[in-house]
Amino acid sequence: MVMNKNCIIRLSRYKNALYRLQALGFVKVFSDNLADSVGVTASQVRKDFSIFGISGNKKGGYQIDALLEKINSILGKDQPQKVIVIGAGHIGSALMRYRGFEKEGIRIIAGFDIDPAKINRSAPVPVFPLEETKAFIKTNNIRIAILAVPDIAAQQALDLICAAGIKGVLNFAPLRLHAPDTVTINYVNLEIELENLIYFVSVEEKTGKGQVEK
Amino acid sequence: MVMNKNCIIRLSRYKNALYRLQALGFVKVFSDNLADSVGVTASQVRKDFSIFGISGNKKGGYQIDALLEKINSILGKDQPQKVIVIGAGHIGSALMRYRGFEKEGIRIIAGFDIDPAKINRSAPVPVFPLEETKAFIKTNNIRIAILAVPDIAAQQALDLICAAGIKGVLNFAPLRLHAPDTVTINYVNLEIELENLIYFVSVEEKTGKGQVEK
DNA sequence: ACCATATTGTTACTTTTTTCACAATAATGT
DNA sequence: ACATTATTGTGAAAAAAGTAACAATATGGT
Ligand SMILES: NC(=O)c1ccc[n+]([C@@H]2O[C@H](COP(=O)([O-])OP(=O)(O)OC[C@H]3O[C@@H](n4cnc5c(N)ncnc54)[C@H](O)[C@@H]3O)[C@@H](O)[C@H]2O)c1
Ligand SMILES: NC(=O)c1ccc[n+]([C@@H]2O[C@H](COP(=O)([O-])OP(=O)(O)OC[C@H]3O[C@@H](n4cnc5c(N)ncnc54)[C@H](O)[C@@H]3O)[C@@H](O)[C@H]2O)c1
Repeated sequence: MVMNKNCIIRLSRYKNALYRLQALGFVKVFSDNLADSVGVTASQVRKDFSIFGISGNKKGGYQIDALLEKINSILGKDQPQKVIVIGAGHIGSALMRYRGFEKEGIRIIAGFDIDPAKINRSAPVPVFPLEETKAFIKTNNIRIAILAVPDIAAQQALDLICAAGIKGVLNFAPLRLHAPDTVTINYVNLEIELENLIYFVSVEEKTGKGQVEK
Repeated sequence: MVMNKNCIIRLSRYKNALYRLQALGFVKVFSDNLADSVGVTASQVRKDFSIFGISGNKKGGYQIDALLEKINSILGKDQPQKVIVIGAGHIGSALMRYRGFEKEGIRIIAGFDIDPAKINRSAPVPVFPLEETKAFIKTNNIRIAILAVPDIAAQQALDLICAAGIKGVLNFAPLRLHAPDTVTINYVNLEIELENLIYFVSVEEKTGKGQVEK
């Protein structure tokens, strides 16, 4: 089984597309339908499925229900996942107020901040003082955290939550962090996303027209 | 010259690392220093540079100043870029209040919203009614927009700004959008980022230990 | 019950991306 | 001035990712 990170991302996309198709009343789906809705080739879909041991029916395609169940199980979405946010500033509180994660079985259950003014134990998603982070992670057996603190505080905050048992981190601070390699860090770097856009737009402008290799 | 999207992202990372090194007082840098700070191989650094025609000095490495100038010029950062935000909700306003883009020469100069309650013409980053979007884009010659509206509104909003002349879009709505292929769309999908994390954390948990292929 | 057809699953192939490896060469020390 | 050494720049090799092709086979029509 030769799997790479992109496979997992595509699996998420397949899942989303399948929910949409299901909502439209479809019961089964073929690799090329799915390919179309996700924007990949049908081969890619079948290859991905084969990598994860997902199989359909010759000529019959895939049963959407069963497929979703399998994908969800692969993605570890059998039970809802509890997530915490470190840093209840702009980004942190936008995330805590966002209701869209629930439908994905992702529940942000608390925030933590060093600034006393941000503490609010009775908000829908409560915000606690940073000192309580470790105990909270251990008590509630949290594995996943979102890091939304200023750059300078990021490594220190990461060390703290790793020591407390966090295994996966979504980091918004625009710098590379270091953690034990049992901890997975995903980076969201909006500066770089925008820069990237600027590059492609400027190139297109300079070269007169058309699609740069992406 | 065989260039791909990852090269550009790495170029941004090199740039950030170079600023850090510069701030620490370094004047020149070798491919392996840079590789270390970015987390790639030294070969990769040199190959990337070679692709963009960036050259250093045998045995002497690269002059940080000159290197930054070249990279910035490639990335189209010679002059500051004006960006607008469509949708002044949670994410949209977090972005409008963020001061970190300035140092990258990225200026968010306005927001637009369909909800009259969100309009505020006198805020540091003013928020205007959606109807004014087209005129604003044309008048100010804006190329880049951030899309931070609810999923259902995203395609419609995209159509509007594309018609007005936008060439690059950073989209936060968790769905695939369609635009003329002169328009570049980058996706920030936080649901998928979190799901990805959940996958790697669950796998690691199941298999006892260690590093899944990423 | 059989045939024609559509669609999967997988292997082989192609393309893309990364790494290796080393000749060329500029800097440094003697 | 010359030898030594460190580091670049790049073409070749390897690895990874994606695509195509097709044999196997279930389905539906007759
Ligand atoms: N807001 C954006 O649009 C945006 C865009 C790109 C990147 N980012 C990055 O995201 C991160 C957060 O940005 P933001 O705009 O939300 O910042 P912010 O200043 O609004 O919020 C940061 C919060 O972290 C808290 N904090 C500081 N040190 C802490 C610590 N050690 N432990 C816990 N909490 C701590 C602060 O009290 C504050 O509430 C930053 O690294 C920033 O560079 C933000
Ligand atoms: N907030 C988050 O943490 C988060 C996380 C992941 C994804 N997202 C995605 O980002 C997008 C924005 O999320 P949010 O939390 O900021 O939502 P929000 O509801 O807080 O803000 C959306 C804003 O868009 C405005 N709007 C609606 N239709 C519009 C239109 N046609 N034109 C202009 N403005 C319009 C609304 O008035 C509102 O102010 C959504 O697609 C959401 O799925 C948000």
